[in-house]
Amino acid sequence: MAVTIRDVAKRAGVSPSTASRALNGKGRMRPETRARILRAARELGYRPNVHARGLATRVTGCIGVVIAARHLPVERSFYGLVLEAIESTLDQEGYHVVFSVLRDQSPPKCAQEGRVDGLAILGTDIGPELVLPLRKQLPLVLVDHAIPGVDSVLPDSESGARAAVEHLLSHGHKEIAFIAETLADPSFARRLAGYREALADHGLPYREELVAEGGRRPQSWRPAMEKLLRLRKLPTAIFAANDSMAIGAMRVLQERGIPVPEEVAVVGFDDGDLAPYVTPPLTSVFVPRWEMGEVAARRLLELVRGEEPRARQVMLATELVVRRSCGCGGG
Amino acid sequence: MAVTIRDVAKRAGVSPSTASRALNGKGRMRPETRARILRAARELGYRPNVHARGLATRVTGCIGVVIAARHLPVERSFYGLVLEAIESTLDQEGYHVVFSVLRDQSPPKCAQEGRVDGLAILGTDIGPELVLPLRKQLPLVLVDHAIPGVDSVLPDSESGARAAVEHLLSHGHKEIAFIAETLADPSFARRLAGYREALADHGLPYREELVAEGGRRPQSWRPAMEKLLRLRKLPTAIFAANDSMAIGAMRVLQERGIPVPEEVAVVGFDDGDLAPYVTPPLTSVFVPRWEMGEVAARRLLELVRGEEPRARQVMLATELVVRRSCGCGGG
DNA sequence: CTGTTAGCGCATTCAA
DNA sequence: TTGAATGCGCTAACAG
Repeated sequence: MAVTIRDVAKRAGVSPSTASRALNGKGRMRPETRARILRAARELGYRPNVHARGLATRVTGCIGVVIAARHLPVERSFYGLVLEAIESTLDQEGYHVVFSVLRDQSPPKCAQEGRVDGLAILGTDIGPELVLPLRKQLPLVLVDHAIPGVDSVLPDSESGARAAVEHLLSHGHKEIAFIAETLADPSFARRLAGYREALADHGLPYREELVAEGGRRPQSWRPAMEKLLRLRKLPTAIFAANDSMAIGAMRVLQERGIPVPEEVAVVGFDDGDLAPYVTPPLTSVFVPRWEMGEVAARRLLELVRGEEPRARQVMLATELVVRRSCGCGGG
Repeated sequence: MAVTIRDVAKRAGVSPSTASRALNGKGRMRPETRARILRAARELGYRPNVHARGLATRVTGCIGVVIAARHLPVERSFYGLVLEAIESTLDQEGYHVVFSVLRDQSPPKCAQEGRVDGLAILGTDIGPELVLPLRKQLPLVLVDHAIPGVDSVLPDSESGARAAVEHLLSHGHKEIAFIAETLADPSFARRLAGYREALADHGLPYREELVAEGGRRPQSWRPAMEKLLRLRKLPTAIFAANDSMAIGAMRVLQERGIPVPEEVAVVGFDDGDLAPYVTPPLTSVFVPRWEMGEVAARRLLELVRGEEPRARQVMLATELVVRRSCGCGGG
């Protein structure tokens, strides 16, 4: 049997309730009594029982992190780093992470069972019909997704996309394609919006035929690129909604002997781990994934602690990282 | 206030304990009583309180998954897929995953606080001095690591390495280098052992100068490759302890204009996601990472349920996947 | 087959 | 400043 608060109390010569107060730093008490109790706890290696405490306080000390199955495998996912950042931030505050994959559109079990005090939801595959009822149950923060009235943290995709396209425009490109896995994903849709804005700002028309989706299959860049390759005239630049599409596009181009960036420039989005290592190194829009996780975790802690109930949407700055795939000389 | 078992019992016209038995399927009871109770629970939307149950049964329904900080980021880690497999397997059995990063050599907090019924420890950075005491506290399974007397599941690295080297030998290679991030990692050391065995089996000497470590830094392939490139005569083949080293080696060779596989053949280990997509496609030893996670999770469930207390070491078969980097024509 | 009773370990009233 | 009493919701041992 593990050491309980009664053992600590007995050893310190006080009652369990006094021990409880000392251990939790609540109420006033004589410093020496407190010290005696803390010492006893230390000597005994006392660890409060999570369940007993949870039962009494209705607090779990856990935050659920939910990711949709579509974003798996974690190791290739945009959200891997976000997960780590959340874990790291919560760990420092004594909270734990319950990691859970959403395989269908039913609410995560960890929330249903009351195992967590709050929820971070990664990605856009979880709609309002699921989120809104959940939000009434417990604090909740969306990461990389926005639903009105719900706390969220996401990157400034539009500005990032605009910066990318403007960079290509400044290279003199006039025919810039946009490719994405799917435009049904709001995150990618925002990148498309930025692309359109940049074109419009420069008086260029938006041309449907230069926009291609690949679908959610693996290697989804192939169908997208096929559409572009069927054009009478290849665009001189491709802006991809994420790095994986960009790298796939480069692969297809190189397979056909089309040199990148000489014939076709390529710019990606996310600035993931691979970007510096592909050939040529990929120019990409940096997304502060770690920071997204950190901000989400901190917000969740605030909510769990009952502060500031008004929903807040945090948008983090992105930044174009110039390498060589856009035609610049850099690293 | 949430609906409790008393509400269910009242509605079904029975006592709470009867309701408890019905809900948990314990003991015999009249089928219609059970049905009535289950219906009442459903109608009320009853959710058992985890803490109350945990307090009464001393079971948490959670398994901790611990990964050493060295293996981060998850998204590039060998263990990302293992994590998912564990989550998936446990989810099916109603268990939850507490994800935790080990940042120093102190025992994971989730275990100390009794938040989990068992522990899966990923990787080799956690030594006996930490594992052995933990194991006395709770069920524990090591993944990709072995400590005598502790349950573990790991890939058959030696056989895999032997198969890889024998394949290269069958191509006629006589000077085969071995590179690894570090030989201090037991997992990589086993791959070196397989390499040596294969050489010995074929009457070839083990040559120190053909074995190079890179260290644990990012891009650790550079120092390793520098050692090899300083040799009077370049080896005709390189066997790398993991894909990341292999891909880095190919990059260095190609930077110097040395064609792969014509001048130097390369074989990797892990058969990770990138292997088919690099140029040339990487021949690599497949490691059943998903299965490792699944087996570990099932074993953990057995242990948690009190079956079979004798420690067991499970070694899963690996398999050489031949592509083009070894000089074969395949995909 | 079912109900009564007791207790899991803790935090929190309320008295003293 | 401290202690005694109470209850969080559930399961298990024991009666009936």
